[in-house]
This record gives sequence, structure tokens and C-alpha cells, in this order.
Amino acid sequence: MNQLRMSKKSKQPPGLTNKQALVMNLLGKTKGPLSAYAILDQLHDSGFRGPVQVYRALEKLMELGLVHRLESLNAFVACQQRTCDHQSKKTIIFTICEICGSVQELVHNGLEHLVRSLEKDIDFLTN
Amino acid sequence: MNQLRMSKKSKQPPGLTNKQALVMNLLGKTKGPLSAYAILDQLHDSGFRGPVQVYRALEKLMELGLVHRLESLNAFVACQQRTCDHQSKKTIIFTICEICGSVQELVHNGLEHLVRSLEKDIDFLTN
DNA sequence: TATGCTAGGTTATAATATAACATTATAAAT
DNA sequence: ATTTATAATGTTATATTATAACCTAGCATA
Repeated sequence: MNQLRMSKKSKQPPGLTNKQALVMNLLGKTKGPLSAYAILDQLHDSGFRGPVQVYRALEKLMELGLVHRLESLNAFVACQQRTCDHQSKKTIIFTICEICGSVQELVHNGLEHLVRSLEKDIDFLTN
Repeated sequence: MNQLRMSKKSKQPPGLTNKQALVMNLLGKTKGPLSAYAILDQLHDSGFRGPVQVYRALEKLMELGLVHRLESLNAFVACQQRTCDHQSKKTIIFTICEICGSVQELVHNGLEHLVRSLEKDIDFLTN
């Protein structure tokens, strides 16, 4: 009985294993970013034995575009786009309030264009 | 005999203490970012006994706008602007080549404007 | 003198992230 | 059926990055 089978019974996102879904659900219901170790604390009783398991789930979720890493905080947030347009690889802006810690995710066409034109100007490719 | 006095004899930037100047000079002559511990390794024989000293010097240099932290790399680079216009708090772009590790620092008016207009739109203040 | 500020010294520890190696399950190809 | 490749997971240990806490000293100035 493998994890992919199990995940068919889970309530949330499709194609995720148990552990991935647990992390995803936690991030989804949490208003704000969580560090890997904060996730570990909260999911310890759900079978997460160490940071490796958390990082592995996060890695996959980020590949899928469901989670973003906030590099300035060493923390992770669920993608806030409603569009199911994860994977779109649009350039994203995060606003991070230094007072209350709230994070907003913005897709911004102006920035998108700016980045594209900059790439041409300086001969640099982004992902 | 304090460090500010000593620094008057140093060859490089003004108003820096010995340790700050050592870190600044190292970053300045290094083509690319350095981690705090890489700096520590290289300056160990110049009197840096531990990471604290490095981080303290970096903190000051960043306040002065002479050094930037690359958050995605947990590493530090000397400011690449020729202008002596450190402190200007212009929005900066770093390009980081994932192949060769080279870093370029760009001041970009388009981004500057975009950020300003975004701030108005969403009622968010940046530093 | 007393107060505040900056810099620095020292030790310890916190917080974040990955390496290395093993097991299990699955799907697809032969 | 067997092989091959891939993905997920487990386990232990360790690497890497950053800060806490507390102490000393110099200097400016009220």
C-alpha cells in the first residue's frame, strides 16, 4: 500500500502523497509563512520524524508551484493564486510586512514585461 | 588606541574600523559573493576569531550601503556601483548566473518606478 | 562623574539545510 | 516474469548559517 494510493483518499490536492498533502494543508490553512522547522513541529505527530521529510515535501510542492519559498525569511507559504495557474512561472512579487509579518503574493504584468525586456538588454535568461 | 583611530591609517574606505575594512577589502577584491564563513576562513589569520565578528562587520557595511546580502544565496557582495551613491536606497536588481555564479548589480529606473506605483496601488511602504 | 554610544571579545547555542545510504513501491519496457 | 527507471520514504549524522548573552573598553558629552 503505497503513498500515492493512500493519497487518493485524502481530501485535498490531487496527485500528492500523504506527507506532501499534510504539508500543503498546513500551509494552506496557515495565514502567513512557516519555517521548515515550524512545519516539523506541527506535523511531528503525523509522522514527520525529522527535517528531511519536511524539506522533501516542500521541494516537491515548490516544483508543482503550490508553495513558494520566501528567501529573505527562510520560510514557506502556500501559493495565493486562485487561478490554478501554478506552474505559470510568472514573475511574482511578495510584499512582506515587517510589522505584522503578513505576506501578499502579486502577479504583476509590469514586472513581467520589465524582466523580459531586461533579459534582452543584458542577455540574461531567467527560468 | 581605538579602532576608529587605527582605521585612519588603513588604505581603503573612510570611516571604517579595522575589521570592517578587512571584510570590505576582501569582498571588494573577490569577484563574486562570499558566505560569512568563507569570509571568516580567509580572515581568520587577520584576527577574526568567530562568525560573530564577521556578521558584525557585515551588518555595519550593509548599513553603509557598501555591501549587499544575496538572500537567495546567504552570501554577501561588495556594492558594484561606481557612483559613491551608496545609501541611495534605489531598488536594485541582482542577476545571479546559476551556471557560473557570477553576480551583476543593476540599478533600473523602470523597476524603481514600478515599485513606487505599486506602493500607491496597494498601500504598502518600502524602506 | 555619570550616561550613552559604538566597537569589540568570548563562549555557547539556535536555526536552517543537506549528505549519504538503505528500503519499498510502481510503471513501463523487454 | 524480469529488468529498468523513477519516485517516495526512512534513518542517522552532519554541514551550514546566524544569533544570544554577557563582558570590557574607548570616547563624547551633559
